[in-house]
Amino acid sequence: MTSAPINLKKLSEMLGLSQTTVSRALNGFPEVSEKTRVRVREAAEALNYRPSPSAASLATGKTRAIGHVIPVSEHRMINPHFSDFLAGASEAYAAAGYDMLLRMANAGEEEGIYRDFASRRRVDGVVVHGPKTIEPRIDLLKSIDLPFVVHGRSGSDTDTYSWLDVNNLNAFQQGTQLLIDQGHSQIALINGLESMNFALRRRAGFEAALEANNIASDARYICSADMTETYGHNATLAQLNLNNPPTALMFASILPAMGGVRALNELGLRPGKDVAVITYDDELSFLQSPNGRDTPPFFTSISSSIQAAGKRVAEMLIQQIDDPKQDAINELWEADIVHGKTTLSTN
Amino acid sequence: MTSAPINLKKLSEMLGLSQTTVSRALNGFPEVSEKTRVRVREAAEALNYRPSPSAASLATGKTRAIGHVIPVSEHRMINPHFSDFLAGASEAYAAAGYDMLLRMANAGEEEGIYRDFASRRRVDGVVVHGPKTIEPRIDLLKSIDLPFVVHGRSGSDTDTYSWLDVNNLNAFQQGTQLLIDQGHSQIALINGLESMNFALRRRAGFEAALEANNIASDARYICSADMTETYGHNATLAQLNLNNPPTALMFASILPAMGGVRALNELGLRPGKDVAVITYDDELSFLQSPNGRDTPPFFTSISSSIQAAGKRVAEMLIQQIDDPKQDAINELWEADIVHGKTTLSTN
DNA sequence: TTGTAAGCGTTATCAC
DNA sequence: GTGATAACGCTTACAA
Repeated sequence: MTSAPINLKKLSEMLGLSQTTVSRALNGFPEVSEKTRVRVREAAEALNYRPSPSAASLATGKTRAIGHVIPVSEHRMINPHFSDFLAGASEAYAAAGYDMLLRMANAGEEEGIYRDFASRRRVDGVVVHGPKTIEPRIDLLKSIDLPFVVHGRSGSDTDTYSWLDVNNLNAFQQGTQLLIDQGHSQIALINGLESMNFALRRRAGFEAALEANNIASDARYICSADMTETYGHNATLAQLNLNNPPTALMFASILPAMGGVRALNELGLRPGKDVAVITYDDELSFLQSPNGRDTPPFFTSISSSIQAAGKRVAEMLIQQIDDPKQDAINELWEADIVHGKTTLSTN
Repeated sequence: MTSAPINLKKLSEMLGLSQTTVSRALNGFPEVSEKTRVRVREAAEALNYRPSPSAASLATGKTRAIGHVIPVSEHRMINPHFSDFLAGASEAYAAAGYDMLLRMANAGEEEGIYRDFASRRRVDGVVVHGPKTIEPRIDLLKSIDLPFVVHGRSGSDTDTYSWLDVNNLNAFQQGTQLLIDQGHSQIALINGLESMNFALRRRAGFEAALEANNIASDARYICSADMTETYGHNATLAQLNLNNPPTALMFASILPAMGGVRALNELGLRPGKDVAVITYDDELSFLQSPNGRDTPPFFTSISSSIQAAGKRVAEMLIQQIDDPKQDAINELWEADIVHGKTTLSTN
C-alpha cells in the first residue's frame, strides 16, 4: 500500500494556487511574493514533494545527468583509478543536483555509447576518460554537439576543447632528475600503455631528463602496458635480469610499483637501498590508511590527487552545460614530489 | 548546427502511419502486420530514431534505470571492490537495456539517497551494498516499496528479501582448517570492519575452525578495520611484535594481504616459509595481468569473483522489477580454495 | 504578483 | 490491423 506520490497538480490544489505559481515559487523565480514562496515551500516540504525528473526533463530538454563511459580493458580489467575519480566527481554533482550515469565500455564500444547518449538525450554532457594521442571521440562529441570535458588530453588541437590534465611531462622529468641527482644513470621506466596520451607525455619527460644530463636512453629500460600489480612485478623481474640492469626504477602508477617492490623483495633487494624506486601516485584512497598521510610515506613519488581532478572536471562540465557558448577551459596541474623511503633520504 | 532530433511524430508522418502504430511496431506488439513492422523498423533505423527516455518514463512510470549507492568511508576512502562489482552489473544492464545511476554516500547519507530515489521515482530499483548485521536500509526500502537486492546479507530476517552472498563462514572455516592442517595453531585474523555482516560471518568461520580443533581463540590475534593496504601492513607489524606472535596470517582481502606481505618483507620474513599467509580474494581485475591466471598464483586464497556476483545481482534485480510479486531470491555462493606460494605446497 | 493554456514525446485506452 | 485522443507531470509564453 503505497500512497500515490504527490505531484504539482495536487500540491497546487491544496494550496489554492495555480501550478504555475507553485512551480515558480519552488524554482526561485523573483516575481513570486515572499509570503507565497514561504507558504509553498513549507507545504512542499511537509508533503515531501519532489518534482518528477522525467517530466521536468521532457519540459526543459535538460536531464540534469552526466554520463561517464569507463573503458574496460582486456580480460575485463577495470582500472581502479576510476573509482576515485568518480568519488571526486560525485561531490560536484551532488552539490549541483546532477545525477551520474555510468556505462562500462569494452574497447571500441565508447563511440556507440556516446551516440546513444546523444540521440536519446540521455545526459546533458559526458566526461571523456583515458584520451589517446589521436582521439576520435573528441571529434565525434564535437560533431554530435554533446558537451564534454576530457580528463587528460589528446596529442593535438588541445585548445579546441576543455580538458584538465596533470603536467605529466614535467612530473616525469622532475622525477627522473631526482634519480639522476642521486647518482643514477641506468634508470628504467615501467610506463603505462603508450597508446594513452598521458603515458607518451611521461615518457617524453623521462627522456628529456636523460637528454638534459647527456645520458643515452636505452630502449631495453623502457616497457609499457596496462598498469596492474602483476605487470609491475613481471617487468621488474625482467629489468633486473638484464645484464647491466637498471639501478633505479620509475613506475607510472602505484599499483605496478607495489608489484615491483614485491619482485625486489623476492630477489632479496631492498627498495631505496639496493634499487631506487619512484612512482607516480594518484593518491588512491584505498591504499591509504586513515592516518596514512601522517606517517612517513613508503614510496618516493610524484603525486597528484585524482579525486580532486574528478571534482574539478565535473565542475568544469557543469559550468559548460550551464553556458554552452563559453570558451573552452584548459587546466594543467603540477604534481608534487613526495620524499619517501624508496630513494635516498634528502637530509 | 545540429538538426533537431527525430521523434515519433515526425517518423510516423514520414511513414504515413499513426504514432500509435509506429510505437506498437517498434515495441513488438503482436497485432501489427509483419509488413508494417519491417517498414517501420527500417525507417527508424535509417533515421536513427531513438525514443526519448524521459517521455517514455513519464508515460509508463518506469525509468529503466537502477541505482547504486556506494558507501564512502572516512577520509573519502572508496573501496576498490565496487568498481569490479559494477563492471559485472553493467553487463547485465547493457543486455537488458537499463542504465546505471551512481551515487557516493558518506556514512549515514544512504537512507536519504534512497528516499530521494523513491520520491522522485528516479530509478526502478537499487542494489544495497555493504549490509551491516542490523541493516535499517532493508526495512526502509521495504517500507518505501523500492525494489532492491542486497549484495551480502544482514544478520536476521534474511528470508524476507532477495540477496546474493558468498558463504563467508564456510570459506573462512575452510581456510583456517587448511592452516591448522599444516600445523599452525597460532593464527591471526586480519579482518574487515566488523560492523559489516560479512566480516562477522568470516570471524565466526575462523573461530569455528579453531574450536573444532580445540584451539583456544586468542583475542590478541584478531583485528578489524577498513581493508586497505596500509591497514594490512600495520596490522601485520603489530601481530609479529606480539610476544608469542602468530605463525600464520589470514586476511579478509587481498589489499591488506599485500600490505601484510610488504611488512613481512621489511621484517626479513618470507611469506609461505617463515609465516603462512592466506587471504580472501575477490578476484579484483586490476591485480591480475592478462595471463595472471596461467602462472601459479602468488597468494593461497579463498576466492570468489565479485564481478560475477555483480552480474548476477543485477540480473536478480531486473527480474524482480519485471515481476514484483515473485518470491525473494537467495543465493549463497561457495568460494574456491586456490593454492599459491604463501602456504606450504600441498603435493 | 498570479493564472491560463500550450507543449515536451511517449504510451495506453478506446474505437473502428 | 490501424487510428484518434487522452493521459503522464512538469515548464513557460502569454495574459491579466
